[in-house]
Amino acid sequence: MLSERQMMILRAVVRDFTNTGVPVGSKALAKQLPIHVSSATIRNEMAALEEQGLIKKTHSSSGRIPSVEGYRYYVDHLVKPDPLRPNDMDVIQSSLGGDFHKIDEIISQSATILSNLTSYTAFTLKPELKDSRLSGFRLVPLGKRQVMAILVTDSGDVENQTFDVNESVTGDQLEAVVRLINDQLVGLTLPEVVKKLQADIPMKIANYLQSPQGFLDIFGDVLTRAAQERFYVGGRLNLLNFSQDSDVDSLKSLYSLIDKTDDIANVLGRPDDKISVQIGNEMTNDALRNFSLITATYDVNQHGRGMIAILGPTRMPYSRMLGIVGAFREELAKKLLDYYRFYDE
Amino acid sequence: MLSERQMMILRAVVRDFTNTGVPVGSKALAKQLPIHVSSATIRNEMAALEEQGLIKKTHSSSGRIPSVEGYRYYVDHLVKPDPLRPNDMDVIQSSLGGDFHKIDEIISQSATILSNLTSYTAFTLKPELKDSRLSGFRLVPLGKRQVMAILVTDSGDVENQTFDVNESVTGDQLEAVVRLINDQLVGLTLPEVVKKLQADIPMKIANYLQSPQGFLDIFGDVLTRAAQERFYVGGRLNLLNFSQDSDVDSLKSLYSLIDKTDDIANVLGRPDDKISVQIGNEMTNDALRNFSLITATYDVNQHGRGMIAILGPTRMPYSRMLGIVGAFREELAKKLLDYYRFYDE
DNA sequence: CTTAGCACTTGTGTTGTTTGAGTGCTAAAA
DNA sequence: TTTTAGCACTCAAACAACACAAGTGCTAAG
Repeated sequence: MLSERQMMILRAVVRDFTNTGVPVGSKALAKQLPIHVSSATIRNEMAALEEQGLIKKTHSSSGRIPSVEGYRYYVDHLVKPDPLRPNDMDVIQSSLGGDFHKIDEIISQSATILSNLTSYTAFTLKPELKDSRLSGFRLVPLGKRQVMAILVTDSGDVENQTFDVNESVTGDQLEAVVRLINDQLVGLTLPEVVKKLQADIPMKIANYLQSPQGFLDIFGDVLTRAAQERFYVGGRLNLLNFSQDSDVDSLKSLYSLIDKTDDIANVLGRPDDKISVQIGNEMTNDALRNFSLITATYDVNQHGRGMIAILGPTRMPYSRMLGIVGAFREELAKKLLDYYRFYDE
Repeated sequence: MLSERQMMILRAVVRDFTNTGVPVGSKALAKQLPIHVSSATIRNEMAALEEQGLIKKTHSSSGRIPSVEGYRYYVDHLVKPDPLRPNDMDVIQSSLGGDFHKIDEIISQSATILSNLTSYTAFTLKPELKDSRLSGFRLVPLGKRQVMAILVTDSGDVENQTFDVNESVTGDQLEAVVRLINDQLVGLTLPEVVKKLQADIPMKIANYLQSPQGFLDIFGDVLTRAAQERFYVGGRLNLLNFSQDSDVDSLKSLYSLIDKTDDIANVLGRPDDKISVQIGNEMTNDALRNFSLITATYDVNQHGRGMIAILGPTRMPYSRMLGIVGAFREELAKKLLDYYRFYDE
């Protein structure tokens, strides 16, 4: 249990350290704190905080920095999100103000805005209706030998891919295949489609095509892409700013992590209602040891909910960042509701 | 003019330095060279080479490293491409051996292979018929409010984009617009299409749509994407290995450069027949000061020609790299010819 | 419980020293 | 005329010695 004064000191340590990056000592605190006590008193309190594992020293006679547990306590009990700077609100309004023709444009643009505001790396995930279902499949012939496969889900996701076909395949055959897919698979959830695709569909297709494998590859490919959550990433390069002592290896694994949809989905976790903060090695992934992640959901009513997140150094100004993320989720939800209102009608 | 012996020394300096990264001194050379002379003689020759600006010292009593001019001389007169290691050839064969359904898959895969072989960053550009023309435009309705725009060129490039439309737009109207586009614009080169799109088309479209701007945006967008050369990049992260002293800023500008199609097109230059090497500040771009670029074209007969390139540190083993690039361009051309033969019938 | 005072620890920065690799130059040898 | 041995000189790198500043823990008095 912490005393009022200890909380005050812990808060000051975190704030100072996240601002300056320098371990903070007792004298500096004594000068800065609203209460009037000597540095020796602060030292005693700091020893108590260290006892509890909330702060630590970098070497035996250094000032203190917050431990992961210290950040955790700070985030859970002491921090208050900063109100947005007026300028930041302007940036959001104007960047989100334009005309968009796709949900994805708004979401991807959001990642950029968020990374600009924070100068960290940002992730956005579009609102998602759980268990989206296959609502249509097309094969559009484009020329003598090109065909585009298009897959649409009932949540409005579209995946497509062009591929080349041998001329021995006729338009009639393709049409039959499309009819087959639409008859048999439309209305199923994507995992169900995947299952059926491995089970009885290949045999049925074999009635129309001599070598169905090529087609199944394409369809399967488009399908898995559609089934996958798609994250947008903004400000990738900002990670370079925090690669202390230029540890190339950890940077590389960090970037590989970010570019693998599955991994990043894993790290971001399942959306729950609040804004949540993961600090340093609270995340199991080793590449993220010196980073913190702030995730938040946004809610667009019947259109589902999405996520936004920022990834920055553990030593980040949490109050400001929480303010930004909090405000942005609201603005994004508003914008999306506007968008749906316009196009749904 | 260089004597035989001076050439031998220059070659050895470049080879040694590209292998070890350490300035090479007279003693080491004396031991290593096939001819039998003392280190003092080497010193005299090196002084002559330095006089001509081909090698230089890092400080007044250091060994020598090649200057840009030295690399240039080496590349132009002294280097002989290494034959491919057997293992490397295996890698190429097996990575390129699979079944592909799109040209783009082969080209993009090639960038990955090339970066793996070299452990540098690789670029590939697909074979290009000059002045490709618009060969078709489609609008495919996908659901209640989604439409996909597809643009096809006669060189087989396909660009597409999904967008949302207000329900006030009817299918008939869309069809009329598509017919208009196809009547008026098919057969023109893409720059011509762009020009017409700014001139008389908007007025004509206004006959069918009340607010043509949204549509024009989409079409223009798809069009510029199609008109643009598209580079594939492999091994982006390898650039991190050569960012000496972790100069974050130059790294950032390097990565921004790589991700801008126009800029990288600019750097790679126009294809000509041979394999060409650009060294350090021979490239005007400042971010590339410590890099060298090897570019090569590959030729697939009537299907045009494309480019491959690798970007690595100025201090790269040129002979090996030239060997790899040379061999790979041939293998890629072969693979593409196979591909065309199969699908062209 | 608070504080002044003090001894102690440690990172940082400066300065000087040594070592080794390498150079240019000179004068003798080939 | 070219090559070579020898020598004085230069410089980066590694290391040691040192002072300094910032900070700590502890003790004893207020």
